[in-house]
Amino acid sequence: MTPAFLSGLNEPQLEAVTLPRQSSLILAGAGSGKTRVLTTRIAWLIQTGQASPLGLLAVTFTNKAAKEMLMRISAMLPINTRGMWVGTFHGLCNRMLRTHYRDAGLPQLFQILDSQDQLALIKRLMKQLNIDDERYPPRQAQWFINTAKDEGKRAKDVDPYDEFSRRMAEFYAAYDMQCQREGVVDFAELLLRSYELLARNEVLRDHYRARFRHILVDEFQDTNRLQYRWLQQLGGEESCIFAVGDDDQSIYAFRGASSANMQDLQKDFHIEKVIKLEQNYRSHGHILDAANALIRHNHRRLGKNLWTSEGKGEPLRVYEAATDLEEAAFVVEEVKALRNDGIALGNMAVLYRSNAQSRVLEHALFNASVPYRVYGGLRFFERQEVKHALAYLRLVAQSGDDGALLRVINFPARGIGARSLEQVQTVARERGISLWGAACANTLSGKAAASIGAFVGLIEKMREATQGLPLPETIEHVIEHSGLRSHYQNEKEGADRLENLSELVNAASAFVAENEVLIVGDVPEVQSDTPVAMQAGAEYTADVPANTDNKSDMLVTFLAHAALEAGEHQALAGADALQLMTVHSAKGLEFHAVFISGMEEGLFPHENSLTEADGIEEERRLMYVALTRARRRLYLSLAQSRMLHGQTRYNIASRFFTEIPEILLKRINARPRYQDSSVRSTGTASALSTAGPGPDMPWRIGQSVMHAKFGSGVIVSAEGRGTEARVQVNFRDAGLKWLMLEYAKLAPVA
DNA sequence: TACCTCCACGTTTTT
DNA sequence: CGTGGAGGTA
Repeated sequence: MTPAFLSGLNEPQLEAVTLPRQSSLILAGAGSGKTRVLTTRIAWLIQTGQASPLGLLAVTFTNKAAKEMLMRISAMLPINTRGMWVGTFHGLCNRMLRTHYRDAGLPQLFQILDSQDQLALIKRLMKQLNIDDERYPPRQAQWFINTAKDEGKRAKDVDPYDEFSRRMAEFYAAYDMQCQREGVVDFAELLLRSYELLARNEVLRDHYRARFRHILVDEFQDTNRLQYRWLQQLGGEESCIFAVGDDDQSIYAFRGASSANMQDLQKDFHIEKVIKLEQNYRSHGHILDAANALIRHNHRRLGKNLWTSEGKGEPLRVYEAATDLEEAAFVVEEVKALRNDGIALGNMAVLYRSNAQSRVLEHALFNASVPYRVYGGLRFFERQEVKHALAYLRLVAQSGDDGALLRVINFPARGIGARSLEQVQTVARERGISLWGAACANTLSGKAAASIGAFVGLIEKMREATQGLPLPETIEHVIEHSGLRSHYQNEKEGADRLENLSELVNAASAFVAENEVLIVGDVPEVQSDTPVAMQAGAEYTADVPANTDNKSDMLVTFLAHAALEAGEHQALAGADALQLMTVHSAKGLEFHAVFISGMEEGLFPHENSLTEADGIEEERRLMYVALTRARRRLYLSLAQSRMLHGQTRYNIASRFFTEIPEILLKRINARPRYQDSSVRSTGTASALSTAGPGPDMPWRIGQSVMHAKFGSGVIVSAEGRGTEARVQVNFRDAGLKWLMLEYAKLAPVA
């Protein structure tokens, strides 16, 4: 009897899903049903009794992907997915560390720092240690520490190859100590700590290895070294790993992802079977042909060619605008036309390489009254007012985290200035305790004693008053009694902030509703720091440490949730809106129509990528991701001139155009560029018109030209007249050059 | 303490 | 061009 959920799978998909007990790598092209294969595999393993729901581990990168997976599993099988180890790397590590906090050397109520919090801590610590933040910028220190952790390195393992890295490594050590003092853990630390826990504790490692006979990994090409090693710890001789990924869609090398892990995986896990999913269910043929042709320019690929059983569809539409404004106007017009043809705005997306490009587009869309939604930017739990409320909650939860205290000790203002704070900090430093501990100590003098004492009293009163209250009411109480509410009521721009604060209460209600069963229900004992208990075969299914009362459980879990899942980028605007986002954030999505804007050298591929090792290849993969987002219609647009960083830049067409067969492209504005009479730039144009070869072919700024020796370029400025006339050309390969028009045999390129 | 002005900076980003 | 941070002044 075949389970219903297997029907409709194609041959390689079915093979992957029903693969007998062994480790395997699934090379899943864009739009090939990757998520479906992964979730159906889980359903199949459970249905056929090869794995119990608690005996498998499925790991993703984003919360969205994890949720999607759980949803699909429950749609296929009548099981309760709660308690299953399905989640993000960070989420699962958090769960593991909460369960084994003592073995991991952490306080039971450790707090998670998001990147903002981490940076704040670094700045604070640098000041305290008198480190020159000019020579050692906090951002670089943050990068240094995170990169080291992502490679599995502690401060002592870092190779101090020069003075700078020596100082950085020193600071790294101090930073880790400070985190330990405060009982806080940054994102990379969740991974590293969890990895070290498994690496050092054989009993624990064996326990998890025996439990997780099946490990499934999504987006495997995005794993970094540490994540890979974490998986190695969890996968024993008896475990099978089922890794799904696409080396052609590896676009996060810049943050440590290494698709070399795909090669290593085959060796380390003795993989014999690599299954390729190449049938694409998303795009029409021309779009796939373009994507395949483009990505063939990359080397060292595992090799894959997408195909579809659907028709070729339309060619790719190419539009070359004179300016970024004109490009935006074009996008607006096409979007309106498509909408009139009945395509929902939400089914169209405008993609760009960098966020800075969105402004012009937003402007044009706003003026044309086309609803749009921009992805990226500030997320819910990162908002100032929300972070303030969370900081109060951390203090109420008895966290020793200095960041929380500093954030709110004088917000809303209650007369605690630098001087008072200084006293607290001195006490904390002298005794090696947290700021909260120091604030509670009765050793302060003068004005500080009173104001600090009042603050401590405030927090303690809130703690008492919320004892036994459900989480949403606790938050409500804290917002009210901390003075946050009245503060924002008096602020002229405070309405939105107040709304976000009530949204926080709502979020807590939803969170409680989702997690109540877990907390109240029959949760097995989780005090698992004793290996003996584990050898006895205890199962760990709980998400949270067993604690004295449910509310404080819930509060701590909620705080972790807030850090790990920063929430939607923007509150769902509900209404149908055009989607604007970077190519990176478009990964995994698909749209009926896609606009890829800014198809220019320097922008896409980005100029900074040219100096990086394999930078161009990563840009090309990014382009590949962009192309494969489109189902039916794809636009590629560029602008000859563009305002960037306050000045006009002239770019030539992206090299990626030359990597897509011309036959797949349809140039929409076929008219030669020099006849285009729209927006023209700069006063030097007059010099050009007299110097040019004739009125029907004037040299002008922004003109693409070809030079016998230097190749292709764009005119960026000009001076002089007649035989004196010179132009400055930005050549793709040769860079900026001044050329005498009389001698340089420049040929215009349409 | 709040506001304002000046200056530096400017890929991609999840957790 | 636009923003965000820092530092100075009322």
